[in-house]
Amino acid sequence: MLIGELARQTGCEVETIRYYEREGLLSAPQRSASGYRRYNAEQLGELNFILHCRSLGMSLADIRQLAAFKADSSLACDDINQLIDQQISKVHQQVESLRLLEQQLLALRDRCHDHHTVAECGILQTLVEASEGEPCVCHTPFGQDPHPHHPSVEKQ
Amino acid sequence: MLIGELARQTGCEVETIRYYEREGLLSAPQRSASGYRRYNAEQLGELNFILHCRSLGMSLADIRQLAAFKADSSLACDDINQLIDQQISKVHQQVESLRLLEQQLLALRDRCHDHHTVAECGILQTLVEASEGEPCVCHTPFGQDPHPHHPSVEKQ
DNA sequence: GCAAACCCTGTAGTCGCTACAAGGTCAAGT
DNA sequence: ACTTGACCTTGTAGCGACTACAGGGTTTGC
Repeated sequence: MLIGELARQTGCEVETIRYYEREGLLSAPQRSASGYRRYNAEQLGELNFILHCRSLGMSLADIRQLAAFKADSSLACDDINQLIDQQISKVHQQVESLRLLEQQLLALRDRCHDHHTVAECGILQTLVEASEGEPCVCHTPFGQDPHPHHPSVEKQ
Repeated sequence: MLIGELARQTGCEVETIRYYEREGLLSAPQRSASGYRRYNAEQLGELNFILHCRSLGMSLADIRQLAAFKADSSLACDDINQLIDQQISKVHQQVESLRLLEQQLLALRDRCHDHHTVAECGILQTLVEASEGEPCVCHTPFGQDPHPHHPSVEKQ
């Protein structure tokens, strides 16, 4: 199976597959005489595992860890538990901060009732006033980059 | 006011302030004879506005737009409404997909009840089986990077 | 014999910062 | 006068997880 076929079967882009190989997540496949990558069922499984873990929001570093655990099955599985627990608490925090954010945005939306010009726009006024009132109310918008100018929220 | 003082007053890092200036979000301040940036109250306000919008999860591009609207207050505020609405629906989608994700992770956590070795670990087994079962169940984990190997979720 | 569809490597871009390196400036203390 | 240390400057490279080329080679079918 060539890389394009693997991409089709997994729904993963060709360039992403090569990227995973470069990053050491996907084992290097055999090569044809002309240097084309040739994949087998085992690597299809590997890639699906990676994609599934990604869809659960795990980082590539986490997945690398999990793969190492898979390889040495005599180890204690406490580390796996811990990894999943961390993931859960990370996601939970994200949900909470996003819900708060949603409320604030909805409140903001309420400030504007079909006015005509920006000068009368309640949203913009509210934004400006809020930024004047409090220098910094941080609540980590996306989880993605916890907006590091406030030390109470640390990067994970 | 020098850059360090502005940083202290806003809680924003010095390097981030310079970055905002480079990106054209913050207007270039006056300079002292030796080239030091000198800020006034107006720019303090500008920066607080930016930080407040960032804390609402807006992108720098969005904030640039908002600032342009602020500058020309004769424009219709429909664009501002639209921007906020987009932000709301983005955040809402993120909340939904993260809640789903949280459920899946909690279910996964339940698969492992204090076993001793990785070989018996229900989590790992479940992950492997799930990745074998369905080639791709995508639900855009963080909102952050909607995991582009599935076309049903598009990038905003 | 040629075009289209595939494959290869390598590099640079995305976003919103963060972290240096290598130097200049300034105020206080000795 | 000299030094120390805290500040400031520019410029560049790094993060994570890709994405998007450029510039080439190969394979397949007509």
